[in-house]
Amino acid sequence: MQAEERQKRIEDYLLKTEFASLDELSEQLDASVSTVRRDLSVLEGKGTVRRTHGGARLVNPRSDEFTFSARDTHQLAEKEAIGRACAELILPNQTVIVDAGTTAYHVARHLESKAPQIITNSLPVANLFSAANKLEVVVSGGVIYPRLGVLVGPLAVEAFSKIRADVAIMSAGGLTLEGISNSHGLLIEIQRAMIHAAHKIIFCLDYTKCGRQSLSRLCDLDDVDVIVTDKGAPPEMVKGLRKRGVEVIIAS
Amino acid sequence: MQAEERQKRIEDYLLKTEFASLDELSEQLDASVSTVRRDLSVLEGKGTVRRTHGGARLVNPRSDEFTFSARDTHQLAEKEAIGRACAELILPNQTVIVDAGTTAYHVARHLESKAPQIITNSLPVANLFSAANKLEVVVSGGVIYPRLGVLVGPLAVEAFSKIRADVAIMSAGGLTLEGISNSHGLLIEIQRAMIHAAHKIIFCLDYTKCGRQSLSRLCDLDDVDVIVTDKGAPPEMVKGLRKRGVEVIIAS
DNA sequence: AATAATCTTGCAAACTCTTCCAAAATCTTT
DNA sequence: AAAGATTTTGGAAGAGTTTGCAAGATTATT
Repeated sequence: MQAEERQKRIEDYLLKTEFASLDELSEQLDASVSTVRRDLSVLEGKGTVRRTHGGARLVNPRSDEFTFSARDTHQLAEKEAIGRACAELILPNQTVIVDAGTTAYHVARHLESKAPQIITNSLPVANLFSAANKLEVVVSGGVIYPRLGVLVGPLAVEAFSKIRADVAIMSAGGLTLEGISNSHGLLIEIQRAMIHAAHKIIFCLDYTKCGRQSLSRLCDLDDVDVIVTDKGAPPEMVKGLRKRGVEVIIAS
Repeated sequence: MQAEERQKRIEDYLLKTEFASLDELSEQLDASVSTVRRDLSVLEGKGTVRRTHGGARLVNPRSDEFTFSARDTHQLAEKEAIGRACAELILPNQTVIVDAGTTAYHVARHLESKAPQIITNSLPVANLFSAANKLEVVVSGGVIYPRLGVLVGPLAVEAFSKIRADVAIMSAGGLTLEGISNSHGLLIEIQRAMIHAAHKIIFCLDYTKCGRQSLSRLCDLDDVDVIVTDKGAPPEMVKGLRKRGVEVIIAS
């Protein structure tokens, strides 16, 4: 990649995250840390970016735009770990459905390098890739559900019932040995369509979801292929899930 | 292949990708790297393209009506004025289609207080309302067109051909007395569906669009009900438009 | 104050650019 | 239609940039 393109991508990336470490940028751009340093110096000269120890920040961050990560500081480290672990399960050129929800969002952040085709009903996920043109992103139609930035309603259900995908990366509100549940009734129908459309079903659930039960029942454990969770998940729950034939991955 | 054809294809390719390496272009055009270098020098002389180390990039991708950027400051005052004036044409509880494109985006910014129902294929517009829950926003499905943040493809066309709306707020790349044109072929089909779906068609075009003609023809002046523009529009153009039965509003 | 992480600087390797030249293609003239 | 003139093309040699690495200086952290 050329210098200018790299620098523009640094700016784009910072527009989303505001802060970025050198390692983070280095990995994002597939360039060495030295090169990123030099690029940041150039951008600092331009005045768009300010270097800090260990990384860089945007000079005048936009505040008005929809940033999902801002409101999502809950169990951030766990969700990042889950995101990384789950992304490793995806093979290049696979078609991946990405559910709405913060945990699935963190998985999406790690999908760019895998270059799959992505289908989602989440505006935050769509925004992640609106600038980059490395992978194809299909957005389902639908009505914006306030606060969450999720597309819901018949258009969304219809979009997912018309397609087929290799993998679905799902979020949910609660996980017990009886099954998986979610709090938003409107989402249930869409999630069912997603599960129906995909061959392999992966649920990403941090430890706070374990043992909890939300309002509406979403699906059986039989419908689930893999559950990715973190070290906080109670061992007896993990054992129980594996006994039921679900592959459980503990991210660290 | 002829030199001119090659050069046009370089421009087309860059319109999509913004950046390109020499090897990339060489392969795309089936010409040697030397030839591509020479072509790029010619294009640089023309001013459309700028050479960089290892490749080339588009000189001014942001000037395009549909290249959306959070930092777009091109004709900002004019677009804001147009946005305000156009929003005043919308009555409460009307159903409004909002096109992609920077000018239409500025209209959307003023729509919140009107509390209509909005239908759009623009991610930036969708993001405007994803947090607020004052009005209902329907997003068409589709594939994200790189860089523009617009949803394109059959899903988008289908979404608009299934609905009916009171008003369509449209953007375009060029306006002459012969009709309205646009630069991105992929968008044309969707815009036609929008025009077909809405009862009243409003085009928002700042003065830089007047007298310009883009690649693809979008529609006749007969299809247009209102054109909202700014004080920079040439008076003879305004007169010509009114003579053709189009209501012209000059925002200030 | 000690330790770990990050930054700067200098350097060699890899890559890209310019310039030039011969071969190929195109145009002109007869 | 053929021969010569002109333009265009692809490649090679040397000059110039950029890249990634490593050693020493500098800054955070405990």
